[in-house]
Amino acid sequence: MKIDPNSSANLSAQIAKAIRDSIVSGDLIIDERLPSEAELADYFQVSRPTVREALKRLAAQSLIRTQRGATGGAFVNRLSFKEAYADQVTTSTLLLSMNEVSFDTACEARYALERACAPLSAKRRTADQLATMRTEIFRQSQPSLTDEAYCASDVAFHRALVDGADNPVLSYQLAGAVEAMQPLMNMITFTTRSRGIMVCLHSSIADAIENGDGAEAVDCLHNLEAETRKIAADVFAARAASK
Amino acid sequence: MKIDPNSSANLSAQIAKAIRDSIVSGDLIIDERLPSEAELADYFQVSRPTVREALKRLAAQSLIRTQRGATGGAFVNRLSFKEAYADQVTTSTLLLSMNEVSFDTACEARYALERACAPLSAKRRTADQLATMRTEIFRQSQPSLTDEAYCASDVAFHRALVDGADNPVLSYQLAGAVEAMQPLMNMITFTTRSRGIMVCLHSSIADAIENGDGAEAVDCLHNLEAETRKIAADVFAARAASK
DNA sequence: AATGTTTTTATTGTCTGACATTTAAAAGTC
DNA sequence: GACTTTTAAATGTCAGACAATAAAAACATT
Repeated sequence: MKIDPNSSANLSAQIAKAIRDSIVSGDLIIDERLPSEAELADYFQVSRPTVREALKRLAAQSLIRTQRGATGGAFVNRLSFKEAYADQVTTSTLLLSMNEVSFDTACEARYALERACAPLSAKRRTADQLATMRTEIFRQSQPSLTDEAYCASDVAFHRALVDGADNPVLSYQLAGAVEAMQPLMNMITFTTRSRGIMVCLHSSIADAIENGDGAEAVDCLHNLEAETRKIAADVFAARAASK
Repeated sequence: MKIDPNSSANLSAQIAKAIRDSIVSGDLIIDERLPSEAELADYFQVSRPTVREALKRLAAQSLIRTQRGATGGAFVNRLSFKEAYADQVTTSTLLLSMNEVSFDTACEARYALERACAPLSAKRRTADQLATMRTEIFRQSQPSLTDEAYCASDVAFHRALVDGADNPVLSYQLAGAVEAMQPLMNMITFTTRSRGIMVCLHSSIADAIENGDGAEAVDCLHNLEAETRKIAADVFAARAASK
C-alpha cells in the first residue's frame, strides 16, 4: 500500500508523504482510523517518535485528527471549508508580507476576483447578506471609527459580497485574497474625504447587488479599485516626501 | 515573547502556535534562526521530542526549514509562491473531493475566476505564454490523446492563460481552482465531437488573447463554461441511465 | 604564509524504554 | 438491570542515549 525507500532523507517527512498520498488518492477514506502509532512504527520499521513527527505534520495540515483513549487513534479528517479558510488566510498573509508583493499587485488581484463574484452575488445574495453590507456601510460612515476598525469593516463588507455568490469554492479562494490584504490596508491612513468616496462607492455596489444588476456592480468595483489605488498612491507618495 | 499556559491541551500544538504567532506577527524575521531544540525545550519546560513535534508542524506548513550540523537549526522560511502552490492544490483537491462539491459549483468558480484574469492576460501575456496555449490546443486536437492526457493539456492551457495576467497573487489563487478540478474532469469521457467544440473555443480564446481583446476572451470563457457543464451533464445523465 | 587535512563541536535525526493520561469497554457489585 | 470498578489500549510526554551532519577550529604540510 505505501512504501518507504531507505535512501537518504528525513524519515518522518517520507512517512508523512506516504500517508498523505494515501489520503489524497482515496486509499484512506474519511473518518477511517489509521493503524496505531506502534503498528505504523512496526510497518515502516522506524521508532514511535518518528511516526509521531510524521503524524504531527499531517495534523498541522488538518489531514488527520487524533483522539486519546481505548478506541482512540488517528483518523482521516473531513476537511471543511471553514477550517481551510484559516490556513488560506495565514498563508496568503505571509506570502504578501514576505514576497514584497506591491500594493498594486495585491489590489489588482483582489478586485479582479471580486468582480468575478459580483454577477453571481447580484443574482443570489440573501436578504441577510445584503443587510450585512448595509450595516457595514453605515459603520464606515461613522467618523469616530479608527483606521483599523474601518479596514475590518471593509473586509466584512466584501466578505458579504463574496459570500453572496453562494459558491463555497469562490468564498474559499477569495478569503485569502481579501483578508490577506487587510494588513496592507491597515498601513494606510484614510482621510475623511477618501472614506466618503469609498462609502459612496460601497453604497452603489450594494444598490446594484440589491437590484440584481451584476454589470453595474462590476463597474462600481472597477471604480473602487481605481479609487483605492489612488488613495494608496497618495499616501505612499506623501510618506516618501516627508522622509 | 511567547508564553504557554499549563492548562489542559496538547503541548506541541500550543508551542507550534506560539512560534507561528511570532512568525506571522513579525517578531521572527525571515531567515532568522530559532533557538536550538534543547533551548526551546528548556524555555517551554518540556522535553525535546515535544519541541520537535511542534517544529514538524511548522515545517509541514513550510514556515520553517531545518538544517543539520554545527551551524544548523530551524530557520524562518521565506514562503515562496511556488512552494505554496503545491499545498494550495492539495488542499483544494481534498476540499472538492471531500465536501461533495458538485461539478457545477466547482466549474462555476473556476470559470468565474478565469474570466477575472482574461482581460489582464489579453494585455500582458508574453509571446511564450501565447505559444504554450497554441501548443496545447494542437495537442488537444490529436485524436490519439487519452482522456487523462487531454485533461492535463487542458490544465496547461488554462494555466498559461492565467499566468498571462502576470500577477502572482492571481496565479496562486487560481492554481487551486484550476488544478483541483482535474480529478473531477478526469471522470469525464470526452467524445471526439465534444473535444472538437472545446478545441474550437480554446482557439477563439487564444485568438482573443493574441489580439488583446479581453472582452472577447471573457465571452468565449462563458461559452466554454456552458459547453463544459453541458458535456458533464450529458455524461452524468448517460451514466445514471446505464445503471 | 598559504593551503590542505584532521579534530572538535554544536545541532538535528533517530532510537529505546518508560510512565502519565485518557477513554471506552469489560468485569464486577448491588 | 443499573451502577461502579477494573482493565486495556491508545495517545501524550519524558529522559537519556547514540548517529549523522556540517561547519569551525586546530593542526600539519608544503
